[in-house]
Amino acid sequence: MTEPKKPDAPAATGRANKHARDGKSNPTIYDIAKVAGVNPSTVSRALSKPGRVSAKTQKLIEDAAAELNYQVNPFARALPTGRTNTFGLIVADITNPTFFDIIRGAETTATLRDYTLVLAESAESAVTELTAARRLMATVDGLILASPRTDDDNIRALARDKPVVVINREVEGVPCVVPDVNKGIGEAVRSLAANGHTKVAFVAGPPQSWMSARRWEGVRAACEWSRLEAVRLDSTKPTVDGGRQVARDVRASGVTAVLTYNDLLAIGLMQELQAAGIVVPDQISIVGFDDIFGADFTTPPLTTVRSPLGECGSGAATLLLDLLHGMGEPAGTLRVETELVLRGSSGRLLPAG
Amino acid sequence: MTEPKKPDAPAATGRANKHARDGKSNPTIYDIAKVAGVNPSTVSRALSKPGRVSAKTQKLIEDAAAELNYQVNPFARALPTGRTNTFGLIVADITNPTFFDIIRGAETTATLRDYTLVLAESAESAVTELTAARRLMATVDGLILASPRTDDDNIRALARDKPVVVINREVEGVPCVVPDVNKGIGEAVRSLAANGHTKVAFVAGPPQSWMSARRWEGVRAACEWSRLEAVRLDSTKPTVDGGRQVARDVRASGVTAVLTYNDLLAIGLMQELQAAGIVVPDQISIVGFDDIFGADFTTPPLTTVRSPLGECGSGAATLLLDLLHGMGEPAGTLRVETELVLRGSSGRLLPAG
DNA sequence: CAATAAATGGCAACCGGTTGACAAATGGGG
DNA sequence: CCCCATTTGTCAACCGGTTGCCATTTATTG
Repeated sequence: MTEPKKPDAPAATGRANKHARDGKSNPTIYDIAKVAGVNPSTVSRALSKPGRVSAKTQKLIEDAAAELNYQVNPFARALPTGRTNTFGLIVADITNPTFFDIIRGAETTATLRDYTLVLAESAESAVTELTAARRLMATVDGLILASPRTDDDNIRALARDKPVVVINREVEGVPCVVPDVNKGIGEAVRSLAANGHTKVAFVAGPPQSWMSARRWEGVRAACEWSRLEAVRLDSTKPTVDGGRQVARDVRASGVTAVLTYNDLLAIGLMQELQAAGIVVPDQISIVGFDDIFGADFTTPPLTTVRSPLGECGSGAATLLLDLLHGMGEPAGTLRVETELVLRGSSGRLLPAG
Repeated sequence: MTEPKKPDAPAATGRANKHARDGKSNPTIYDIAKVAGVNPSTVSRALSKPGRVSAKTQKLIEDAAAELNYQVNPFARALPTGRTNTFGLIVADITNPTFFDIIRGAETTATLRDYTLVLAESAESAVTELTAARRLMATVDGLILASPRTDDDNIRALARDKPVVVINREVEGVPCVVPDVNKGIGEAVRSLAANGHTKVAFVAGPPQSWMSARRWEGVRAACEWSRLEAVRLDSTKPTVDGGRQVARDVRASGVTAVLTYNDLLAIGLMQELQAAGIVVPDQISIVGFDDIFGADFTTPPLTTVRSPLGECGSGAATLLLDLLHGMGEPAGTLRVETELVLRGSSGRLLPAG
């Protein structure tokens, strides 16, 4: 006796009332189909597969869609296809201006190519980063990791799942965007040498930072080439505060010029030295890295080795999007140039007054 | 010989092979159901409706889920429910540091409450903003607009669709988070008056900016109260560059103190004045707004009326999330305090040398 | 003009979780 | 021991596009 009640009256509506619009929710392809007098699947094709339907039908459908003010439901699309037109960007610290331009570069490229950017922060922690990455993975088509703290293996594991692009670090087998530090560092060190400096310090960044290691290598090599003595100092954290803290060590080291892992350290260091009555650049030259927002706010404005951060962001996004659109498997490293931005914080050493 | 053709032997599998796992894609509730020996809908209930199933079944299902390393498919969930555990944040300009802290505040709160933040930029354009807002609306549960350029009606229209919270502007009928400028402005103007200034200028921001209008009102009122003369100058854009450009007008106006719509204008203005040989604050005092990152990098460091931007971001997110979780319809305005941060760029006027 | 190839539109089965309606099991009271 | 009120689990119909397959229509060509 299963007689299931017969929910729909047989004669009343030709089509089942399955996709009846009550005027409340958004229009669907079924509504368009009804208006245009075609099958829903034809609507779907017209809207997503250019050239699959005749120009006539196409127009019919587009008009109906425009009339109803139709917008695709991204979830309904994502469910069967897995495509979301979305990608994630994970940065170590949202308030670190280094990432501002990266974010903007990525966002601009995303919007330009009709993608949406999802942003997450790892708070400089490897585990938070991995958690965030895993969480995002479920909802995006691909992922950009900016200065990741996670180890190479985990990054490769993520990359096996969906396309991943890394900024500011090289990971074997994963496409990367990396500023080539050597040119900028070479210019910086030669400039210091030309101004009579003979001993320079490099203030390093976080120990896990791949980029910090590269910069120190670059500085050491360039100094060797220019016959300068180079010493390496450690910082507690790559921030303005960290820069202030390292000032003691800098003074103790007896150098006349300092390169720091990033601009924040340079700014903090300069503030602390000036507070101690040391004149920059007359008594000590300071050179930062990245040319972040605000690097020219200081007095004297900061000399720095510029990384084209916006370019890194948009380059990474482009790489990722190309990857998503089937452009094979480049997996190479995109290298962008660095250059010295000579401002007031570096220069000739004045004879001690 | 296990007969590799015959995809489904009639007797072998009780259920149809509809939700058979091929080991490639992610596990679904159907897999869990099979492992736990219950119906898929029971799994769904166990995982989303606490208390709906018996503790015994609950445990069974949770174990199976853990074993299979199950993660819900957000799209499959979003499709029938409309819930996405995601909200959008639209800012006028990603590289404007004013928004950094707002973004961070919102992001932190989002993550804390298990939401994902989607970021979009309007490039200071009302139409881009509306486009971005409409686009995001489809994929998020709610929206935060930071310093929107769109007009009130459009914002209310958005708010009819899904919960919307506005930062840095008041829109009737829409919940807002607004720094109350009067306290900070009062402190600033009194400080200027106490230092002997008699005529001050306010450099305004974008004409559509609600906040710029409030600040000018506040400045005018405070000046009146302190019996100072106040003049209003216009800027071309609310950036460092805009600040440089307005320097001419500032000098021509004959004031001895300037408040600017934001810190970027103040910084640009100060740079330009200093480049012209004017000493800050001896010859002119400068006061910014917001206390953005880098406001203390300048020499002299910038005096500014601080808005608790991080608090705005997290406050807006909290408001939105509460709204989403059914806490009625507060729709009120959350006011946060501003305060004067006295640094070196303002002070006593020195007699002209 | 018939035969064949290509373009086009329709049908229906998905994607994976949610939820209303209902049946079965469980428990409590008389 | 039976009846009724609750809990717990099951069924099946969604949500809204996508896409393989097939039937038709239209264009091409001998």
